Amino acid sequence: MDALVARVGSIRAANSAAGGSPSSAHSPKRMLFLDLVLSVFRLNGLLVAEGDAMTEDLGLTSARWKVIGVVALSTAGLTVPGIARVLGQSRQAVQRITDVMAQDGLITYQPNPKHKRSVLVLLTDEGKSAYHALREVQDPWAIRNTEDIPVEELETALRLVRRLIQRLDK
Amino acid sequence: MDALVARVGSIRAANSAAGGSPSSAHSPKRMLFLDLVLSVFRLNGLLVAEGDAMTEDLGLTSARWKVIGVVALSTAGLTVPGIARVLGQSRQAVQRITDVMAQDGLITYQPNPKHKRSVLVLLTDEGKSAYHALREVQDPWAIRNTEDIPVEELETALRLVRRLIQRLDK
DNA sequence: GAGTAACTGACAGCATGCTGGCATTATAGC
DNA sequence: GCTATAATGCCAGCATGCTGTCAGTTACTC
Repeated sequence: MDALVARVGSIRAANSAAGGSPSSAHSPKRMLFLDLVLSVFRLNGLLVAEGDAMTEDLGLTSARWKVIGVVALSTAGLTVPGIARVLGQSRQAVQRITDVMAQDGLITYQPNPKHKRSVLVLLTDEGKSAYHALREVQDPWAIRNTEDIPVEELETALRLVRRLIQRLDK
Repeated sequence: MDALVARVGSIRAANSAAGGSPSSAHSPKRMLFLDLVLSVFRLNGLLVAEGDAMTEDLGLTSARWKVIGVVALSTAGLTVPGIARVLGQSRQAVQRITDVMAQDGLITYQPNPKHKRSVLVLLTDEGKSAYHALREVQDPWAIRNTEDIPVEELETALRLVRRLIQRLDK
């Protein structure tokens, strides 16, 4: 059964073989959910690794294309704490990334008419071309990974993930 | 529309409002997938934070209860690289966690009959009670978060996540 | 049995994320 | 307008993850 754990990471398979805890008879729903949580951990790691590998030639990293993606979708620029809120990260973490990206010429800081100290982050021309290059590798990748998956399944999964996010994010 | 990005992080909503890239008409499927990817990033962060907060009183962290969970499900013990393979992490990262956990008395290293240098990781009594305490907060949490979600949706989402994992993990 | 490949331990360096603390600026309530 | 609260910039420290490297061990192939 250890082989099963190693291969799939399935709680259900592993736990039933090991006997589990006798005090708690896990309902299928609970096990499904915990399995889903562990799978999300795993998928997250794989997606970051995949994204890093995919954008390596562009000189980007996962932390960077997340920022670029957010800023590119913004019309009037975003503040650093604003980016952090979108990404669900601390403003300090984002600040460090943006500082390096500014040094590298991917983004610039612009005065914020709404706030004296909190500047706006905008893409430079180099940043924009990086974003377009990002899209050019990202789009085929998205196509590859969904060609044999029904739209309905994607919608169901996304809806569920969104629901969990909303529940946890307060 | 920036508000929308901040609130939901939806590519579709943000991109349609911003005009997006005129060169690529994103199919709904692609956008669904990219949305799902970003949502997985977000959910992952929230789950780790939630897990950390949930197990704070137990003296655990996300890195630790991941290891405890894996070891607890193993019958004969696992090697450090074995744990790493289950979790999809580097053996070095796991090694560092297990070393500290061993110092803290949660796990012990035992000689491995199959390998002269690669020892087996086992839970101490303290580690086992930590695992049971973990289960006692984890189970109600799992129940809370699934009570109004149909089993079918969980199954669909899990199946999809698993499929993506399999595809990316090679 | 010998040689090669894969696995493992150990160390170093680095990237990314978090929290805490403190000063400054905006915002909201009175 | 004044004050309390929230938001922000900045710094430090720390946790967790990764890669690279090298040597020792195991497993596989012939």
